[in-house]
Amino acid sequence: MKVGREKFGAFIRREREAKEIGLREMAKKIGVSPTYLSKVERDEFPPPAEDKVRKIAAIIGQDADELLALAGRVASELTDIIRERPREMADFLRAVKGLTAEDMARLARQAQKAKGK
Amino acid sequence: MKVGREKFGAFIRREREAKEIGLREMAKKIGVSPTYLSKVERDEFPPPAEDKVRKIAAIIGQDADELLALAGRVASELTDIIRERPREMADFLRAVKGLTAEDMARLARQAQKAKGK
DNA sequence: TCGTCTGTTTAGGTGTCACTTTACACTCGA
DNA sequence: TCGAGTGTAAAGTGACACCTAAACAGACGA
Repeated sequence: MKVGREKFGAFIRREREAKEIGLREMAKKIGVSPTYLSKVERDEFPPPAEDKVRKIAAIIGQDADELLALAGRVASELTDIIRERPREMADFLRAVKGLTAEDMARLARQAQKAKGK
Repeated sequence: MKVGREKFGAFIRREREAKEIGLREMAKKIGVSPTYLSKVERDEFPPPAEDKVRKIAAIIGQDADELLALAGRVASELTDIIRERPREMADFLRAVKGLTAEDMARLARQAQKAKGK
């Protein structure tokens, strides 16, 4: 079940075309071959590695974390954070799982505050 | 730089021996060959796949998230949670990064409370 | 000294990921 | 009609994840 995955390619193709960037040009900026990008955009190949996804995000003006999620990945920076304190972070994420966006934003603000002092 | 990794094998060997479980017995319970487990325990092979790590954790009585971290991994369940709301979760984790254990515990409690209502 | 434990060495093996190269087919303006 | 641009098809590659089977060496009790 890779529903999220299936749409990554279609999404970036749409955004690329909206920005009127050629496939070869985009491929060059990302640092991959045009052939490969073509397959990725038609979801024949899975999304590329994290660094490539980040470059794509920058080019099409999307949030990197969001695009990584669409690619079925999580920023390695975030998994690093979790690995530093696995138990607390795991508890936390499970607790947070069902919350609304507002509740989460509130918690993030509290975290910022706790940090600031 | 796989410092965390290097110690996974040594750690589970120590715990296994403390519990007086033979290598072959352990291997059987986990569902791998004794050969493989031997190499893993001497850190000649990287830690096994997530499900195997979980079984090891259960056998030696360790927290699965902690052992997964030692194995250089994060529970796929947790990355799933992040992928559902990447922006909020990313903001949050970055905000939480520098906090003390107490601050984090406090936030987790608040999350629980927000959820409960 | 034989059988049976223990862990270890050697020597693979398969599958997946993340790509590349080469060659091709189409369209369109000059 | 040509050449310069678009995207695409087919095949292959190198590295790594994740493991296995067969054989062996040493200790230990009967």
